[in-house]
Amino acid sequence: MDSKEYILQTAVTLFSRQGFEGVSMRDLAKSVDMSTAAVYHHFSNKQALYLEAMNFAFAKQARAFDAVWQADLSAHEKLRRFVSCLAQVLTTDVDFRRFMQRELLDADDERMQLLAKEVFQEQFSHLMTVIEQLSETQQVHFSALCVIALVCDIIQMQALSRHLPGWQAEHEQVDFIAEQVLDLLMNGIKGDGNK
Amino acid sequence: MDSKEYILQTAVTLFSRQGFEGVSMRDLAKSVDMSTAAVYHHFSNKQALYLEAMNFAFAKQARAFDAVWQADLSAHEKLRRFVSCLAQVLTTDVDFRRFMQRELLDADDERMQLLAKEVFQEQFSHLMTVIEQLSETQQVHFSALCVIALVCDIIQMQALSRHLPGWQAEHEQVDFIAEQVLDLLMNGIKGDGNK
DNA sequence: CTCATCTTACCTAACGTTCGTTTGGTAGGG
DNA sequence: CCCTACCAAACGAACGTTAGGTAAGATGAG
Repeated sequence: MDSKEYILQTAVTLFSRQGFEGVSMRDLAKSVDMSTAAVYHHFSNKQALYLEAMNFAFAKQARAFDAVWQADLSAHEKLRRFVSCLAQVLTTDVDFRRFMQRELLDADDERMQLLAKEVFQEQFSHLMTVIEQLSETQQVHFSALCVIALVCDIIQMQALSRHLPGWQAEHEQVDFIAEQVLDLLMNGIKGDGNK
Repeated sequence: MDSKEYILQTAVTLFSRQGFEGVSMRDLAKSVDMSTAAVYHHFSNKQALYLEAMNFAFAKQARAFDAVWQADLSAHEKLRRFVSCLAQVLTTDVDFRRFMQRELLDADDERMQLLAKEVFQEQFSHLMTVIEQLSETQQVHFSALCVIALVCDIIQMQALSRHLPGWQAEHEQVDFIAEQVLDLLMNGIKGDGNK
């Protein structure tokens, strides 16, 4: 049963880099050093393989956030940890991030619902609770969305940001991103959290 | 010479929805009601067509920001207009947004450089100037990136946000997004700009 | 003005390749 | 003896691309 997991692992990498249409079953078979028929022995077709690969990629990250929402922490500290953890995950596991962003582009409503339930919902609910404690805004859902959007897109745009004026190498370090995002969230653009 | 533009227009729509590999030359030819050979009469190959379509999609948006950076406006008002304009463009021209986000995933370094120069650089420089006036932060580049990232990803995540707790229909209205984002940028998450 | 020529914008039909998938098999451990 | 895990070879369909042709308009010489 090792082969199946190995195929899934490899499929995650390939799909996240080249997308569903960009990866052929022959490509994948060659990558895992098997025949295409062997791949079909484990998965009924390409679509099913893709969905399993997606679940596989997402399941790995489910417990990354366990240390974030501990009850004895202040709301501010929880938020800090969440931002930091999210930045860490998205930077470290490039395949996960790309897979997710590809799904945001390609998924139909059914798959989007799956993505919401399996990947986001739990963390999102926690995040909303924390924001409720920190802020008097009525737009808790929207604010939580902003937190996630900010971290995700800053990391996605890194490859672009390199070619824009004023770029510095430190902008790509996880800790720097987490710190700056938290500062923005707490103080707005004025940013008085700097040394 | 009308046909060529019609093909490009159609290609933008198809590529932005299905990606490079997801659109065949036969699909495209059928969409514009021509033979595939006719498409090859106007474009030397699929790659060239894709690049031209990309430029076509991006060129359309170049002058959307003209009214934003007028010299007699306050820095705050410029920022407000920029956020509003960006939200407007990304919401209205779905093809443009999807094309851009697909490029962020798929482009190599050369195409990324093109994207930076052709689409972002001018607005980004203006935005950095405005942020310099509004804030004492040393991280002007990073703050500018945050502004863009925030707007882009909130709009991208709308399809997902619909399936997360606390969602309301008004969260998808352009004016609401622009207003909330600006409030977050000015005041942080606490958000005292609400009625 | 006319006729031949050239150019543009398209067509049908096919090329070789690659695609997702299936068939029919083998080798080995329980 | 059967079940699991694989294989080589092939299926038809779809792919990017090209060859070779047509019909209509522009051009230019007589």
